Amino acid sequence: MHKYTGQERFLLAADCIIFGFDGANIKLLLIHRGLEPMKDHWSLMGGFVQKNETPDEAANRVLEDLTGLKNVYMEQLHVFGAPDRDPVERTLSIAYFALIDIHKYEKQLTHEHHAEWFELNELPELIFDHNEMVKMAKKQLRYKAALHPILFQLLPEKFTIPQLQALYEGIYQSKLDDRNFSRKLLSTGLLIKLPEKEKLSSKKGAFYYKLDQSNYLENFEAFLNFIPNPDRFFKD
Amino acid sequence: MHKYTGQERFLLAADCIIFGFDGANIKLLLIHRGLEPMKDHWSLMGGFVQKNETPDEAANRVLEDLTGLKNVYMEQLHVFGAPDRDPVERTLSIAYFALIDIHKYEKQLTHEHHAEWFELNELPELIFDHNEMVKMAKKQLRYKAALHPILFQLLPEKFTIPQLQALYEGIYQSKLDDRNFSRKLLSTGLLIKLPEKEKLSSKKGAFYYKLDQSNYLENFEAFLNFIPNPDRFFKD
DNA sequence: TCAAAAGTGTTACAACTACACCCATGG
DNA sequence: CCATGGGTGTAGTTGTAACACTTTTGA
Repeated sequence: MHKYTGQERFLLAADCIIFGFDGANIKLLLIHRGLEPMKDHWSLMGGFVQKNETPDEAANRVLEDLTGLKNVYMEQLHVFGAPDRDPVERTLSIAYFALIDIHKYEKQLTHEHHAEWFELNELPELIFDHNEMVKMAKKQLRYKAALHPILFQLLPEKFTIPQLQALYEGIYQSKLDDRNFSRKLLSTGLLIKLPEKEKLSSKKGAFYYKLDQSNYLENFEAFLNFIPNPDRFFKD
Repeated sequence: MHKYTGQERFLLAADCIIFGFDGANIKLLLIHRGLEPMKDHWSLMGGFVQKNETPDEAANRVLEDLTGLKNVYMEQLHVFGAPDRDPVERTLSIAYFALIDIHKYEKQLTHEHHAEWFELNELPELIFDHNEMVKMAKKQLRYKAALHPILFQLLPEKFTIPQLQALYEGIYQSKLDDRNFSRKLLSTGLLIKLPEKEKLSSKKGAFYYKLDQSNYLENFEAFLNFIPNPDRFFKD
């Protein structure tokens, strides 16, 4: 059965750091633990990797269980493997971060799991090393978003430029110049202007845009450089 | 004993993608397998994660076993976890990539392990999914080196600017303008000029420089932007 | 008619690229 | 004394940041 004899075998978990954007703030989806250990504490959603499952599949399964969403933007972040990170039994965790359109998730599922959205700067204490995971995910999100057009993943199909700008401003906690922002954005050729306007948040109304899917993949690696001096944001 | 009952447990390996630079070419350190399966094939150096060891410790142990080197620049790359990636038994591998000064490793150790340095574009076929790991590591090296001053790790304490330029040119497989290169480099404030010259590779001799260690850590996150249009290198 | 947000244009400055010449020295 | 690689200076271009005004329309 075990062909590599004499070697230790480990439990493997996939934990998901799930970001969402409600139009004003970036949020994180956390679950309230119903059982011991650490009952009544907040935690990331996670699950064990199964026998014939890749870690990516495990992470996608966990995410779907919680939100009902498939085909979500998700990337492997880091393996957390301190021997004592889980007090019950040694478990290594592969952390993933996911970006979802907050309006698409299925509320009844998050309810079943006692999940709640938290603002990034109002996070509760989390179990185990989940605080550290979130910290790394926030850093990685800022890093990646400064270089690649991933933040679209947090918005609905149709979105306006002011919405997108609010998202960037939220993530970098700083005000951006609207004139320069829209110029840079449109110059990427990633957006297609739609004939409709969004009229809820202003009287004049802002045109909707959608992603140009073909250009998106091609230009994914291209640097956007929306954020002046991006390095100042990567400190921690 | 097992407190999370009914869950599968997995073998975990740490595999190291070890880059070195000999002054002219970037190379990869590979070992020649002495045992089945895949006897006589080439592979990355790896080892199983042990009972009370973090993955990072395992990777450092593996690296030290092969090269005799400690405190080497190393970062976690990615977990490879396809169920059938190891034909013997399911094993997940955490891939690490390391940058070492090729002149510092201990030759007798690499000899014991039947290790050899290969040029990046003359790599043999590797076992399992190691080809894929190397491909990802190469991409990550280009990515990271375009943004952060990590390539110094491949050079000795003292190095000249032409040496460093040869390294960048090797990694990006393209000629860089020497005037612009040295200007950008010196403008980072990361280098300290030494009074000595290296006289082997030219008649005039090139001044040695060393890293300013204090500035190095502070400026690590700063973008260097040595490579014009870095995105063209990240395609694969 | 006015408040509030959307959208566009211009100018000054900084960064980058491209390019040509001088320097030092071993053979 | 000349071939070889090291080192520096400059001008033209491009990209970015800073800034002010007009447009639209619901209340």
